[in-house]
Amino acid sequence: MHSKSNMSKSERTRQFIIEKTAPIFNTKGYAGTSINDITEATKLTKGSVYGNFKNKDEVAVAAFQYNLSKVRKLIADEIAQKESYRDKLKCIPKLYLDFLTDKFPVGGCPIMNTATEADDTHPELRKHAKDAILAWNENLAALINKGKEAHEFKPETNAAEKALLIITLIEGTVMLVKLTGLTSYLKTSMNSIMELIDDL
Amino acid sequence: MHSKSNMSKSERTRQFIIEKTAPIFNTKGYAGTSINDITEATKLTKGSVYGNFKNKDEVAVAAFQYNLSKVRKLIADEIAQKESYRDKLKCIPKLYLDFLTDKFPVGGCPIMNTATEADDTHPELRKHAKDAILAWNENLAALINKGKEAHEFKPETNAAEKALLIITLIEGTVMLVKLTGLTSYLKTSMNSIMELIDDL
DNA sequence: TTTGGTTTATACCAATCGGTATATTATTGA
DNA sequence: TCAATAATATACCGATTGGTATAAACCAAA
Repeated sequence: MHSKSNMSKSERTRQFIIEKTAPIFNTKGYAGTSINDITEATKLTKGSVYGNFKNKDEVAVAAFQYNLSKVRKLIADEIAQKESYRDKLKCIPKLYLDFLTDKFPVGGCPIMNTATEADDTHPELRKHAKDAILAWNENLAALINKGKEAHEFKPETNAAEKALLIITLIEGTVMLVKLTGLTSYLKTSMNSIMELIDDL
Repeated sequence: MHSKSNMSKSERTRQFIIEKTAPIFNTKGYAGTSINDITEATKLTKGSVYGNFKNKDEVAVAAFQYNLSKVRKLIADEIAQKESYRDKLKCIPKLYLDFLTDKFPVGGCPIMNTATEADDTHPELRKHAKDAILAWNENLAALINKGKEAHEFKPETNAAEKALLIITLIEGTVMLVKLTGLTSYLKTSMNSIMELIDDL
């Protein structure tokens, strides 16, 4: 029941290809990842890849969604364990302290990677990245609004604005720390996000 | 004196190639830009390109530095016109309100674009992006420190930390706004940076 | 166990990749 | 003006690109 699963053969290899290529697309990018990279990572052949995916685009989109869902699940699981809305929100900066570990997708934030490469070149990927950001923003804003309704946060707090600020700080910090290796700044920055949440 | 300049022929075509390809590298990335893109944009031939550059890497690095210097000059010119350190710092968020116009390099922030693509794939470009961020940080921190010495800013202000915060907010906002098109948030975010500077 | 459809491997395709050798053309200093 | 040199164009290289046609292998239901 567990090992073989109830997926069809093609569904299983499709999933297998996605899992193996997701880290590659997230590090080398869409243009930088070749079909050969895919066959090498999976030890499969072109026939197998193209039998399960229409083209490279479809693999790339699936890989992006896989990477994205990994981050989303990570955050959602942590949030579910907290009771207060303040603690739920604080999960995010706390989690991102570990964003360089393999808890997170290899290659960094899939949204930022996809956004910077695709925003002028690949409309489909760009749309997926944009939707991901907007959904994250709505998700955060909803949390803040619920916290306001529960009288945890100040009534004058602008939920949408604060949600965007948190995302901005996370993404900016991830880029900066990944590039420079300034892990001390990672702590400082996540701490200031925690304080920001304390202040809501 | 003006039209022909005192540069050698090769220096002029080299510069010409850089200017024409800089926007391409900044939008399509290193892997996404081909030699053919370069010859097309310049209407020159491979021989001409490879007569002035060792390889594609050298063009990419030169293009990055060109894009970077464009941003630096933009900021430096504005800062030079202000007297107080607070006003000097405020130039930055004020300028970035226009970052979607052609005052800035086509394709967005060259540091972020290069950072996200190259940080796992292209050590040389990565180093250039890293150096650029660190130099920007030192530059901002120096400004804040001078403001402290001039008793414009509070003595307890942590210059290095605030400098990194400003960069984080700028880069995060640029990514977010470029992807989503939320120009209203651009104003909000730059305003909050101004307030942050008011608070130094 | 046979059959029919699904899945995968092999071989191939034209196009493009980055790069080079060489011939030709421009430029420059004497 | 002329010769030396620098710069550019052309033609080519092997390797790799994304993608396809087809045949072999596999698997599940009858």
